[in-house]
Amino acid sequence: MGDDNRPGLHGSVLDQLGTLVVSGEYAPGQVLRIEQLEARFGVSRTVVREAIRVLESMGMVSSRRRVGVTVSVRAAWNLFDPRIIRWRLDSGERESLLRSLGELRRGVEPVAAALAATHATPEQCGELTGAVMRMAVHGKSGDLEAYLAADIDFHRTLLEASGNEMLGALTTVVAEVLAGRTHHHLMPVLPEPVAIRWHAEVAQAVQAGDPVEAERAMRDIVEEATRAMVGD
Amino acid sequence: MGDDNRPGLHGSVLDQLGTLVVSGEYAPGQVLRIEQLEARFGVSRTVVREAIRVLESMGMVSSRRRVGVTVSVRAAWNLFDPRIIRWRLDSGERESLLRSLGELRRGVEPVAAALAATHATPEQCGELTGAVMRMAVHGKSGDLEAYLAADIDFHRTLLEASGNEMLGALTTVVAEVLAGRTHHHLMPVLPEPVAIRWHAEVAQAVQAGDPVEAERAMRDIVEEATRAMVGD
DNA sequence: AACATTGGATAAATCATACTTTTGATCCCC
DNA sequence: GGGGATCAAAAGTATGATTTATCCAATGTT
Repeated sequence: MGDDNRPGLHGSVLDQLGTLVVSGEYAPGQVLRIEQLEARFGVSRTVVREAIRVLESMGMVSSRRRVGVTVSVRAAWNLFDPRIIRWRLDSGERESLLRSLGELRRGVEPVAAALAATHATPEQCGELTGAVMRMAVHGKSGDLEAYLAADIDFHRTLLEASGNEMLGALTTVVAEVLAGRTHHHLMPVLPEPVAIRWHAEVAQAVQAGDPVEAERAMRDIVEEATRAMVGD
Repeated sequence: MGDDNRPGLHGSVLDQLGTLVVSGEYAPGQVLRIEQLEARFGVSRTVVREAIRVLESMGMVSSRRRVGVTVSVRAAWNLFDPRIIRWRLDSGERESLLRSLGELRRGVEPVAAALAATHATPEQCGELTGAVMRMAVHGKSGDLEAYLAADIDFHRTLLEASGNEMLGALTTVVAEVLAGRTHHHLMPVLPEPVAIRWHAEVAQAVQAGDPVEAERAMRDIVEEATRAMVGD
């Protein structure tokens, strides 16, 4: 699966440090000294410094002379950084984060659907209907993984078809939500047939160039998803 | 203004490099060699490498042995990184980015308003109504800067009151949109009285704990804003 | 001729170390 | 007790040495 662990010591140290901070083992306000981190991870100063720099650019720590590296409060973090999202998903707050991301999705995807209705290329329309068909097939056969892949394809294509780069950049977030939902059994064993129908309606409305209908159908999808999670 | 240029060579080099990449002077696919960057900026390897690491963590470049530092295609960038947003706002694509961010806002803020209606604390309700009052005062007097400050306060408070960290993290984005709009004269000289009324309706609905009404009123606000920009 | 193997060159990655600068803390004098 | 000089700690910067991955081409094999 999406393991973008770059080879390289610094990436490994970054990953470990991020996990430690997210988990709270390194709590906000705590100061780390570079020398201590060198020892802890058994790497050179260069490597530690580069990892710290990246962490600093994500707002998770701040480095000051004569003081050391201070872990920042959560309010300062760039919560949209994909690494932070992954670290949080891998930690104890997985469930609450999925809820937050689901609410974000609820706002963003209907708008993306409306925009896609006026911006989608014929190729993208084809991808959308193709994804819906695959969802229908695998939904009936009960192959949840294949269903998930088709679902992700659908939403990725739609976000890209919105013609809005910022919405397109949320593809990874949406994919994480969908994957997290199935992998943590927050979904029925057999997908709701009505969900598939709504996806088909979105695809059709996009193809027909009807923003209002596309937005409505997409809103049905995400609100059903919200209900399903709340009801868990 | 919000100049978080950390003192330090590496931050300065990072800023220059980011600007060069965003502007297209360093185009996707182009390879940079570290030695060459040392010379260009007159700094040591250490500094260049740390800047490159941060840029890499933002997805703007990728560094590979034996080949060098390659500028990545835009699709790989973390478009939600505050630095990238600032660099793009400072570049020629300012206007198109503001449009994209406005569309994002259109999706996110109504959801935030609905959530705020069930999560806002009394203090946050007070801040909201206070911000609306300041908007009314400065809107009538024509003090656009003070009006902007109150407007930003309103939306920041609302996003925080949603109780959703991800939505709260979008405060900077919304603030940039609002500021960019006034500073680039995409707004009428005197704010629409109806806009102020809608803000008041949101504040009232939030205080009353009415998510549906809060969402509707907020939708009025952001859709009016979209219309105003499109009509420019 | 097409393909696999090997070897060398190259540039980043890592390590080690020395030097600089900032800044919190202490001490001293008034 | 307050204010300024001084000290020292820790990050910041610079640089040379060494390691490692990998592209490229030359060579050899089928």
